[in-house]
Amino acid sequence: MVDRTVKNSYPVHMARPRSFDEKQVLDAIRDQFWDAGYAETSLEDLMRVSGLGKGSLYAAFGDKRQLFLRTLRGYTEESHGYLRRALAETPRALDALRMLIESPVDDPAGTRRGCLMANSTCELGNHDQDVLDHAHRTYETSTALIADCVARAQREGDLPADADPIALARALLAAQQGLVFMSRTGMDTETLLATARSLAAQLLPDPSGD
Amino acid sequence: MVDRTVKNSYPVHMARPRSFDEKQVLDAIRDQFWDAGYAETSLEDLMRVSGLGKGSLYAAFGDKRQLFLRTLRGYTEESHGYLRRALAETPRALDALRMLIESPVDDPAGTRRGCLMANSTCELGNHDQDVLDHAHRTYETSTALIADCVARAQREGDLPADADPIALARALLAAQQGLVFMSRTGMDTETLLATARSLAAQLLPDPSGD
DNA sequence: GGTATTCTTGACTGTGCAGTCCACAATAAA
DNA sequence: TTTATTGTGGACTGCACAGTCAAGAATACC
Repeated sequence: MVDRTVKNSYPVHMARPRSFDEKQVLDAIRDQFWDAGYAETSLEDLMRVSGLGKGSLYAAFGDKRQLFLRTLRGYTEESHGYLRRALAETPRALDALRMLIESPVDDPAGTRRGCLMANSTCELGNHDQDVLDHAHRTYETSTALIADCVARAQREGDLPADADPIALARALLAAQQGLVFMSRTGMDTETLLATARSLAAQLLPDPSGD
Repeated sequence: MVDRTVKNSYPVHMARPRSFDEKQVLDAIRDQFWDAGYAETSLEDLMRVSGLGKGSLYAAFGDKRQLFLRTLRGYTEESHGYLRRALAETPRALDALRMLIESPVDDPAGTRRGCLMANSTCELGNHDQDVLDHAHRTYETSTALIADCVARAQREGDLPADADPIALARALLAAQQGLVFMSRTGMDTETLLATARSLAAQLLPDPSGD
């Protein structure tokens, strides 16, 4: 009997090794789902973008739905990683919050594929409880991360100290998601940026006068 | 030769009349698309909710996509009708704008199917130019309607006169769409309402002190 | 080199689907 | 009553798809 529980340990009789990089494959598949949505992505699409055969995909990741959920989890973890880093590394927390609101504008026209989590919630939320639960947890986590940043901005004197950080975080998140939506409808970049700035100005009042 | 161009005129030899009410059928089909999305709705679903056979559906409305686009157009027209009326009939324009922001809260938990237009944009916007164009036009119209209301609120002294009505309308629309999103993730009603109120308070400053 | 094990490929299967078509039903005019 | 016309329903078709499977390829251990 061999211990296979050690992370990254190979099975005893390691035979033919995988010919693909798991992360590369998952990234390509995530982009495919992101571009086309779940229903509109066929297994043939997944084979094409991953370069793998059906059997390999099934053996490595299970069926289409499992594969989708996996890429979705990977996406939200990665997004929260970015968010965490941006909120933590920006010298002034207020700037991080402004960047958050303006981030939907960066999605260059032509792509405009929005947020994979939001898209998935819209497409599948009504009949897939797993997706819905995941969306709920994701938004809770995002809210908490943003609230921490709001609190820091308050400590730094850039936001009124009497505001409720969590409530403000929810308002900011709603505004950001709304902007992602508008972006998807094909609104031109300038108008989108102006709307983002306008929302930022009203939701992030600057008591010091900058 | 008979003139068939007159609206609602019957052909000369009117034969068997339709056994269904077109509006009822279209409403039922719209609800089906709204509940389940486009891809997740099969022709069998459409037959079930409409009570019609395949042949009848195809003869009356064309294929699935045409039927979908027709219900989508009907939905947006109806929505704009409601919006126009609400914005016009409310004594004080500011109250109408507040109702607009709080409207996502009314969608009772359990339903939470969001906005058909937004859902469709998310599901199909990436690969259906017609849907995308329709979404774009719809948002433009909504923006114009809301901007009119903002201008009225300014004339009534409830909003600062120096704000740009169209810019504020876009911000309000973004906030409203963001709230619809949050509602879809399953956020509880109280939190949702609090977020809506918070957004309304910050986006609709009351110079008079109410 | 032999063997055990895992990975890979693509042909195969069954199913569910959108869309077609035709025989029949129902009605208006003659 | 007959005839022309349109509505209706369901059987039928062809296809695209998700998922299976088995035979062969590639590698680690002996």
